Amino acid sequence: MSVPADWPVEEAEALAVQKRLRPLVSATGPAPAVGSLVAGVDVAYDDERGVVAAAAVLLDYGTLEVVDESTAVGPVAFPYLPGLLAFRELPAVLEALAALQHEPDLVVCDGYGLAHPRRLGLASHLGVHTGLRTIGVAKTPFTFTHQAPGPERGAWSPLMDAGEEVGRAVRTRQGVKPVFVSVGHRIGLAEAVETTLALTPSFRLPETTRRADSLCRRALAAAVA
DNA sequence: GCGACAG
DNA sequence: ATCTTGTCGC
Repeated sequence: MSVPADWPVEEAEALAVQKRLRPLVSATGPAPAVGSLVAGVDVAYDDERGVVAAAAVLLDYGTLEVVDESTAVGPVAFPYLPGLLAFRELPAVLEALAALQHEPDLVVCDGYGLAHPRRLGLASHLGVHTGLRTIGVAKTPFTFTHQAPGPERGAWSPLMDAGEEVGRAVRTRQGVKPVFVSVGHRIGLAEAVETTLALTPSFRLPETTRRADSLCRRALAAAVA
């Protein structure tokens, strides 16, 4: 695997790319149809060796059975800088997605979409770059504020940034911390929440994320072995 | 100016 | 992200 030739290598370039892509995000659109294909993507790092491994796992949106999976290993493309996560994760993710045998109807990202300082988080960036429908499901509130959602599964509260609802804190399981859902591309916020709950029958995180997380860790271990 | 900050 | 044992609970 390699990093795209024109990939930003420094912060100012990355900020310029975000500014250019941001107006292209669409925050409306339907949840996937039952029986369509949804993908989960995730990335694991060995920073000491500068190696990154990405995984894409395709599930049936209904049975949640795994239909296909792929991995990609390569050099780390960008340092971790809050607000610029996409530049670190996307090269490997794009390659893993391209290796799937079918194009997903929606991609679930580990992180944020419109909930981002400049409204172009990882999920939105991936969506605009590929044209795919995407959502972001993050595990922590980042810099945003929220009230605790109700205790029952499905309860939610707005995730706020500068007086604007940029996502929702969603309880996917009773007695467990909420996850933070935001629009990536070509989907509405309510539909993104609905999709997240449909992908979360048993655990805190969506099955897509859990499968991709497990697979990219194995791919990394195999790559550095 | 300093700290916090998706993964 | 990653470093990491035992332990509480379904």
